[in-house]
Amino acid sequence: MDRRQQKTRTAIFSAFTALLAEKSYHKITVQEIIDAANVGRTTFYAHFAAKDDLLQALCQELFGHIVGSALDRTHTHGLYSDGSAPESVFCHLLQHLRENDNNILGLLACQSSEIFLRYFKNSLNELVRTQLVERRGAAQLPLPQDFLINHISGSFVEMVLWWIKGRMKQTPEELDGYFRAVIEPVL
Amino acid sequence: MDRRQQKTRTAIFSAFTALLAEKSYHKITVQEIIDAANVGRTTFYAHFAAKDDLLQALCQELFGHIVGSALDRTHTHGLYSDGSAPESVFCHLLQHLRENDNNILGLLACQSSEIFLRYFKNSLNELVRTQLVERRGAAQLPLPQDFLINHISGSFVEMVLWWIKGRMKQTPEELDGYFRAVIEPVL
DNA sequence: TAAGATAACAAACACCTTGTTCGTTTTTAT
DNA sequence: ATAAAAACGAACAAGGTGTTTGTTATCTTA
Repeated sequence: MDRRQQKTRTAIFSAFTALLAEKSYHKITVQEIIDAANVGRTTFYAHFAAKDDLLQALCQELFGHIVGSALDRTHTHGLYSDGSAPESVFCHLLQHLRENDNNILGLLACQSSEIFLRYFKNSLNELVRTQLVERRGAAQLPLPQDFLINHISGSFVEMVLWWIKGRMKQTPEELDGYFRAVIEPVL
Repeated sequence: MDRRQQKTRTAIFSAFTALLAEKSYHKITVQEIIDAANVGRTTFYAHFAAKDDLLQALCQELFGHIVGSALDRTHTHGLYSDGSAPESVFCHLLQHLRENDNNILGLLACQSSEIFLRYFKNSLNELVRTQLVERRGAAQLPLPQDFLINHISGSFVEMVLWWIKGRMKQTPEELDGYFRAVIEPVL
């Protein structure tokens, strides 16, 4: 693959994420993005059909990666029920978030966080579903499976949002403790 | 207050909500709104500084009202701990939603639902906070108060979203049962 | 019911954003 | 070294925004 393509692609991505830290997604113009990325107008549209496309691509790259790696982890460690606290997938996810390799936290904390939160939650849904189905037969669950999955990933996402907005005063391990406290009783 | 003002205000509101059922908030233009409302351009801007203003006003009117009435209710019935199932505030809230006086459901189900969900959750936070503080001393809580408040209102909002997306197959009473099942264990 | 105030209106405006086109220049891969 | 691929600047039409201006319709209250 042409180096030039990679270069402009990442230039656009990082200019975009930088802008997202400043202002709402919908107030960001393509003009600002290409100025910040130092990229020609034509070039931008050669890579992305529109601003929405860029957003989509960014989400896919970030969340696809983070949840994908968490999914691998569930195969060895399980969601929760193995009892070994610091190995829980959720704890690992939180640690991964705090390390913040590719600035996911920035996106979840920005003015347009709802957009990324929804994407995050959808990704989590799959993760939780596969895990829940593996662990227990559907018949044993005290509540409808769909409801439970939604409750778990929804609670997690809301917790992360709360964490970030509160300036992340808790460690991932503490937070994982809170989460276990509210989720394990209903499993 | 001048009847003309009320008339155009409600005309704009209902045109706006109708449009929201069709397309995303950000793709709706002021032109479409005033066409649908049959209102002059100048008139629109006399009422609202911009599209965002209209959104804000709509949210305030709808959620302010629904949560306000729920808040009154807590003074007589409490959040949950009185034990009388069908009287819980959350159940009442769900019933109120299903009746759908002013089309709140439409907004929570529309393409731009995230916007309204956030607003809804913020309103709920106050409701839950006042209730939680009244009921129990902060010292008795097993988890940080802020975390709990966020968890409760967050879970509720996510549940409502799940309910709507699943075409509301459950009755408010069923749903309230689910909610109690996942919340009461952690109180 | 008449007078004055208030609100709605249409038309035109300057300005900005979008997405596309075209011809040219730079970079890459072979 | 050359041909393909990518980036570029400039210019474009189309459409949205928010404001201004002067006029008309409607309310309030005296």
